Amino acid sequence: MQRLNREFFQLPTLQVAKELIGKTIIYYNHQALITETEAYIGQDDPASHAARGLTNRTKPMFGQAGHLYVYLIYGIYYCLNIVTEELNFPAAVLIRGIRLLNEPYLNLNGPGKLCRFLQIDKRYNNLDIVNDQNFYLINSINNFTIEATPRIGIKVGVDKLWRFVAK
DNA sequence: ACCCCGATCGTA
DNA sequence: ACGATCGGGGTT
Repeated sequence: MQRLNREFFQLPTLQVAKELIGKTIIYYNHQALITETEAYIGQDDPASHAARGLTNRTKPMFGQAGHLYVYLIYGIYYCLNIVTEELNFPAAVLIRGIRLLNEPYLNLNGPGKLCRFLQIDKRYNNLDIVNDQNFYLINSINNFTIEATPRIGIKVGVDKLWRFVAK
């Protein structure tokens, strides 16, 4: 098994978002296949939190690739992102769906649902998954067909096909 | 100090 | 298709 390194996450966000489909998350005793992602790219992406510039919340998006960006949404749910690209360029990949590879073999479709199940919250914001022992990604063999669609739940930037789903 | 709204979810 | 939900981000 080969752990995904800094260089992988520094690649262009669309490439990372696509290549993350079928990769495996190792999270404590969980193993999970990534089945759905979305890309948020730069300050010119109107759907990105970074569109309004560098703030306390969006700071991780401007930081080093391979760190997590975890934020609270709708007052209830958390969303898990992995920061991409070079330092000071705000971009990240939202993890929208995973399939658990060990019991209870759940299909967790939805960014809020998967964070709720894995108990991922603000404590994980800014975690460096290139070096962490309990949270990292590994290469896994897969031959998914990847479908590209508009992103979910946004009102702007709907013209971009920046959501990727394993068929 | 406060207003406002959202990268959602579950039910209809 | 739609409404519940409410913490906290951004601005005063």
